[in-house]
Amino acid sequence: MSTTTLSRKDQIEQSATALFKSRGYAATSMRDLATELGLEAASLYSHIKSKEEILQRICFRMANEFFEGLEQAEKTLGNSKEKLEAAIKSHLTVLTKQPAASAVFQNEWKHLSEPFLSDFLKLRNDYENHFRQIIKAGNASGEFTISDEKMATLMLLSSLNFVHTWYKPEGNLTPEQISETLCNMLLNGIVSGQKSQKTIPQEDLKQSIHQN
Amino acid sequence: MSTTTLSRKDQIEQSATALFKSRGYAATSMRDLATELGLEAASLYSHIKSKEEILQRICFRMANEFFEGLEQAEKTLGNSKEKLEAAIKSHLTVLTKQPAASAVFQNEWKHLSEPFLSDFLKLRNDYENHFRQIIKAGNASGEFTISDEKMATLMLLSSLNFVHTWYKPEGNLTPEQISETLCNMLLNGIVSGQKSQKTIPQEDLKQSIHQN
DNA sequence: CGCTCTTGCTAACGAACGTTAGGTTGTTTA
DNA sequence: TAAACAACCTAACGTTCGTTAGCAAGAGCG
Repeated sequence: MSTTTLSRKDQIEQSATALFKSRGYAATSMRDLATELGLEAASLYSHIKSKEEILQRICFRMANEFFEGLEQAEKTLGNSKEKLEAAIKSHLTVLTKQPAASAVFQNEWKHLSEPFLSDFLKLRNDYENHFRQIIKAGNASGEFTISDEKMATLMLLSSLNFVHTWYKPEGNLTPEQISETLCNMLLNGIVSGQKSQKTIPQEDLKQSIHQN
Repeated sequence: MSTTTLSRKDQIEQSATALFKSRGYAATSMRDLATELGLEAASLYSHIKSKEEILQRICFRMANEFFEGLEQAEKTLGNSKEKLEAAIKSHLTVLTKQPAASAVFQNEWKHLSEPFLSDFLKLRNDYENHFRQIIKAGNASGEFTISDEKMATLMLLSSLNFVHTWYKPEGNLTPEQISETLCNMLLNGIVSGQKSQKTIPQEDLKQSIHQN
């Protein structure tokens, strides 16, 4: 249903997202994209202004989605740990709902031209700072004992952002299970982490982390 | 010293590594690379066979370095936790000693052509499996209580592999401090992690995780 | 001295790139 | 029914791409 009601422009964006993820922005030609959609390269320009416009739409749309989720999570009542958990889960929700677009968001933003590049980096930096503030607050209240707030933030986001390299929507692991397990590992550690309540079947993940 | 004794081919590889990291392989032209070295694009072909040969050399050299480090780490005497720690530290040593080449290794391998691509993926998969085996052994001996070995492995490597996005050799954080802190966070968790012995100054990391 | 090797040059190749111009078709709207 | 629009086409543009051919200057060595 959602597929049929998609405007041509959105269809282009969708195909482009898949191609940009698997081949990279620079290595994807407009002719590649056109072929994927069953038309000629020149025809794309009835719907879009330029190749980069597609990338801009993907990057800034995802930036907005991540941000909106985070703002919701920050409204969570409770202590810092619960806020951090909510933020992590929100991030993973966006990421698992749109894994391809997330991958493009993560890996291809560097091909944005100015002033879009600067705008994008500002957004990303803001997002990171929001996470850091949560950690900082938890440290201040004595809830956390994190020796290096900045590194903790970076490690946290790194772990989350790599999920798109191995997450497969058709796999057996639900986004909720991933959230649960990952959240537990990150907060409590791999080694000393408590077992999660639900038992998660072991054969859910593909053997490889490779991005194909 | 090491710069002056570098063969022309190695100089090309070095410049290419920096360019591939910052712009990506596909978006880096041979003319870009030549300009960086102060010569004409055609002149590069006195030293290399093709653009891809450079990428191959970077990717497989790094694969070897990661593997050699891991094999050393696996010889570590002691329990699984100590072995895992040694493996993590070895990985971070390679990564911090050659951050640019590591970034290329992580992000640009997809532009390898067959049969190099398959060879490369096999190596990466093997590497990942070695990590998983360590975790598995720790679980079996009762040392770890990791509910999802595969996800733990992926999360572990993801955290490590993203270090190149924020590590700056000229920063105040030494590779050893990074190893120490990261190892502690990963194994014991961000929240409940013990403070590391050494106090680490807070202003060492740049504000941003962006890859410039 | 003469030979070879290294290192670089200029010129140019065919292919692929993003994009534009201008035209055709079929559908919707006044 | 006529006008307007959406969607797509062919043809082609100027540019850049990776790469090759052929040549020249200098260094090291017999």
